[in-house]
Amino acid sequence: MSDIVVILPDGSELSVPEGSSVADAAYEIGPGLGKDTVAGVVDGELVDKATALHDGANLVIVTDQSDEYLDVLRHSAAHVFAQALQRLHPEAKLTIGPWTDQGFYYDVTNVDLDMDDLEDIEAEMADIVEEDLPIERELVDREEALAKYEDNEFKREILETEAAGDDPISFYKQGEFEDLCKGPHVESTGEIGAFELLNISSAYWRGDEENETLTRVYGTAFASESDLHDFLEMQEEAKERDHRKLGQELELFSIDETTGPGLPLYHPNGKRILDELADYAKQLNLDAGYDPVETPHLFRTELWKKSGHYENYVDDMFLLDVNDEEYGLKPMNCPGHATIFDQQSWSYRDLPVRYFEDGKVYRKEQRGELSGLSRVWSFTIDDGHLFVRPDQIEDEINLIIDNILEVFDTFDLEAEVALATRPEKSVGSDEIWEQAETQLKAVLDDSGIDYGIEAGDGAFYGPKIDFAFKDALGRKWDGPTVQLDFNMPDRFDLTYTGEDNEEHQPVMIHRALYGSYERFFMVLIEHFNGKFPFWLAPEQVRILPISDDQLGYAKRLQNRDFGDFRVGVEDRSWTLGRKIREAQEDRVPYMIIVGGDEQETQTISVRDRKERERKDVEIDDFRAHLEDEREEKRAEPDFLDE
RNA sequence: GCCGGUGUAGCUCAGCUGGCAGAGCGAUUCCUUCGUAAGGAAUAGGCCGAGGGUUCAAAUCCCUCCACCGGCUCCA
Repeated sequence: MSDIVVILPDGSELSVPEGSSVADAAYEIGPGLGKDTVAGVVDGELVDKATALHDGANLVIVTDQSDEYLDVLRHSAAHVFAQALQRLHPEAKLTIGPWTDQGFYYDVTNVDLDMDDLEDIEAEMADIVEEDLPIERELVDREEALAKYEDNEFKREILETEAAGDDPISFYKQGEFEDLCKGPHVESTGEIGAFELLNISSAYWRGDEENETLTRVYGTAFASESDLHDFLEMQEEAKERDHRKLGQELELFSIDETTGPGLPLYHPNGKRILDELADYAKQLNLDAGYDPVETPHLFRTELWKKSGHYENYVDDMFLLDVNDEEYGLKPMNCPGHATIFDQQSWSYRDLPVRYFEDGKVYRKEQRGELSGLSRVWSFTIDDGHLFVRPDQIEDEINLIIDNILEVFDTFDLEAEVALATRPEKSVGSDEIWEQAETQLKAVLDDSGIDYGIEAGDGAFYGPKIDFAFKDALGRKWDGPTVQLDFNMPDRFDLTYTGEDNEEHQPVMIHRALYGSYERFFMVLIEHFNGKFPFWLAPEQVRILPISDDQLGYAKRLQNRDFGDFRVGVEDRSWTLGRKIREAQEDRVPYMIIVGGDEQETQTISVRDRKERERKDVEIDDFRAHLEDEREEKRAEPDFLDE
């Protein structure tokens, strides 16, 4: 038998006999490693350690020290769930049970489950873990496998699709339980240190709504109780920060049943923050050479037919009949901006032309999708459209990326970047797509940003760069995008006159810094847990007089000394402790406390929401600090730092 | 849009095996004028999500719709 070569993570090559498995290769490296091997990653895919290697494979050995170990463990936890379920509900049919980022799920059917059932199943799972059953892989031939699943059309379908072919079928066995599965798994059920079933939900077989509805049980598992505990605490923290909860508590926004679903109402506190965000974006845009424009919420559907939105998205548009003519609320701002561009003739010297507008758009999203501010029917895009010559694309994209990264920096958010390439359904020639993707890639490569490729995820009219926000809890949210568009200039027949005195077509770039205000606001609320930086805080300072005797002094401070800030005075006849508690719960960055002593010396006591305090502060000193803190958009109140 | 769950006071929730609509917080009024995370008392507040049905009687049981929550699918 001849040898094959596999490539290890450090780039070194390992020669092993043909037909060697992941485990064989591990033993080749060292007997200790061989013994510890749980699974392997071959060419990026997590596989069972019994998987045969091919020549030239990239191999990573997975042990219980590897990051991938958790995936393996959770996969096994899914089997333990299935085993427990079958013990308690033998009639239940199993379908698929993979691991996920957060844990695992198992889709089952022919059984009714509620949360109480989950407790019983958890108890049974605990027994199975306690029994410490060895998990063994076994290979059976196709007929035998089909025979096992006479009553389970789902498993049979898997045998006929994913597991089709001549190879023997792999099953995993633990005690009396066995499951069609390609692995990998841990050695025994006892390795699952901690687990919890989280939720019951539903899903379609293979994610297709034409198919059967299955019951999906979500759970998670960890190697240790303390890891599980940390995970559950994080879940709890995320729940506490939920923007829908905070939005109500901090009086930021509401969504009223009467006024309509997905149509948020911004209260004064929320609007103050949105205004600050808009001012900041406007400044960035003006500095970057954008010209503000404004377009109405409503257009004749003529425009949407011209732009192509009508044929593609008419079902998701809000249409109205006006004097027997059809109008539509705008789902995008670009056709309006393209029309503005088209009102005059342009020279190549005029380009790039950059328009921006905080444009409110309306999209009739599926009802089941609406959720707080993250999916809504009406939202505002900080929308910029650039009309550029092909030779200007790279420079312009570079400038846009700079702006976007500045936004991430300002809000203390981490960025995750991806290049989305040509989808199956698309317009434009091969050459222009090729060229555009190359240009975007070149910009990203030059910028030194880490980015991934989302193949086929581009818009039908052009490739795009997607930015995701990573918040303080490490969660990712869709953020701004930069999109190239070859379609719109064509449909609107946009032109400029070139140096050669011929007409040329500009390329359009769509971009946003925030994405939508709604989505961005949601991310910020949860990212900051409602503790907005001073410059954003709806109420920046609250003055707490010790007794009503200091109300006059408090009002003077509010109106005269700090008139330039958003300052409230607490005038309810509460104890000081109560006043502090309320200000703290409202997450006001600074409190100014004034009693008889302060009034006498014309000073103030300053307390911040981080529970720090200083007495005998000069009014002018504090005001000067606040001006700096606001100007520099600092994340945390820092007057009391030193 | 699909599956499952939930709608009771401004908020959080109890009442749900049919028989007078409840608590805490908040609000209002009065007392208290207070020095670092809840001072005391009293009062007001409800078409029990909407509509229909069963019943002597419905917040409670049944049906339809609406909204929200958790997922799925979708997201220009």
